[in-house]
Amino acid sequence: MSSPAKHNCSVCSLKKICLPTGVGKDELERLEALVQDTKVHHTSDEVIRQESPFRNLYAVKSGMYKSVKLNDLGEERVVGFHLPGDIIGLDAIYTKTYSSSLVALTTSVLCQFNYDQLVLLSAKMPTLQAQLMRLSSKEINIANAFQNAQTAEQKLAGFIHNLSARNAERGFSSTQLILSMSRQDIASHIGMAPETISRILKQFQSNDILIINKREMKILDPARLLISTGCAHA
Amino acid sequence: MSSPAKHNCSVCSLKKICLPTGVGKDELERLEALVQDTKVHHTSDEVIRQESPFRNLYAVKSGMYKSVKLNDLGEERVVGFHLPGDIIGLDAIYTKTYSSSLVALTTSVLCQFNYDQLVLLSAKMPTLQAQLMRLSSKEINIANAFQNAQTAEQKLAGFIHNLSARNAERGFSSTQLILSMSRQDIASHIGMAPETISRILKQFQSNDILIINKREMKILDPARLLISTGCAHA
DNA sequence: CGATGTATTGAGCATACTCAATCAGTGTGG
DNA sequence: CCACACTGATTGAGTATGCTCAATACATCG
Repeated sequence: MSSPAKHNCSVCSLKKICLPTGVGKDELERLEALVQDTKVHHTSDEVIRQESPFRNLYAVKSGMYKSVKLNDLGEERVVGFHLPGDIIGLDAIYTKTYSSSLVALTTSVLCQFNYDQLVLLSAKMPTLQAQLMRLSSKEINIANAFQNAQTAEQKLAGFIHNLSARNAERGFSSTQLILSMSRQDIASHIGMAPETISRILKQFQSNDILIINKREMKILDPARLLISTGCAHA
Repeated sequence: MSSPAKHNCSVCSLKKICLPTGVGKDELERLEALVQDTKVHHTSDEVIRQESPFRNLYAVKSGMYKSVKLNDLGEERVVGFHLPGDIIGLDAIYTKTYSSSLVALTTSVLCQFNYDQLVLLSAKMPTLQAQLMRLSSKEINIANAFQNAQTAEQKLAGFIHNLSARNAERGFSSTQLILSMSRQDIASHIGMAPETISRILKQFQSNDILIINKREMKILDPARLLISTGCAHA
């Protein structure tokens, strides 16, 4: 399921978007010391169990994870996908228990931070405190992002555009995407049937907006993709 | 548009859910001193303009506000409704500009906190820092709340249930609700046509789940309302 | 090579939208 | 004081979008 690994924030390529952002070089060591361990997970590994008590924040070091929420009727819903540099668990600070389970979508690595220790440290490090608030604020924006979409086309275009933008933010390609998640997962996340996902992807392909082969996607026309989201005009 | 008013957190009935939560009595004075002013607004007053630079967080003291987002196509969308004790602007910490406009839905009062000063103060007050993180975390949960709803009935039931729960949290009635917003606003917020709102409210009434007269709603059967949200079973 | 999980395609149908008319409540001016 | 317009809410009829159910294709794996 997982094995320990050595860790060092200062050499991590994600420090520009992760917790260390804005933290001074000397202070970084104190933050590093707080990373209790770094674990490797494999596809379908459950890392966090829904309803378990909140203790740690996690940062994605590599790979991809999904958050899955189960309601009282036993229906599953994918709440979000997590890319390298993403902080997981910020929503549980308020509820004191994790509101969803965390599952690895591919071979992935996670860094673990004890929240109480992080708070103690941030009281002494204004830059860390500021970054914690920024990341929390960012999470609110992410959660609100899908509010705009009305039609299935807009929802799916919005999802792809968003994934592309997050990839770009991390220095990855914004046009060449690997969908580590299944169509089923995408469908669950944006609230539509997997069959509709297929049909609209086909439509995007025949309009030369993108090419998709299994789980590899190439965006040909980012501008028209943006128009399809219903957020911008031609 | 607005007139200054005297302010005092210590005697405010909302301190149990607002910024002062967890802050000691002696420290409260320092937080109070930070409230630059308290303004009275009237129906349709625009308090924050979308895209304007972020400087302040706001707390609702009384009444109700809505956040409205305009996209590049000129389409308006209600992003949220704000009840007394709610903190407004947490999403703008990351973006540095307000992502939506704030409009009063009825005669309402707002407290204003300069964010930079709040951060400086929270560096010296761990309890205030903790509450800022808790409130930010809470906001993530609120933003994720509507993810579950599939059908129009579930969306509307979820909206009413949520409003009822937030009312209860503030010590107001959970069964007697005043809808300060229009049907149009509700429709925009939960993403459906105002006509459908009418029809489903009618359906809830004929099923004796609630009674609605203009903008006054009485919830008769909270249990069946919860079932209608699709989050619980009979 | 069959078996399994994932993705796609097809056909029929239901939900919720659009468009249009009506109704109720509020405010304005003659 | 009442006629008129104006806004918001409701009701009705027709339609389209996206879901459901079912079959098929495709890939991976033991």
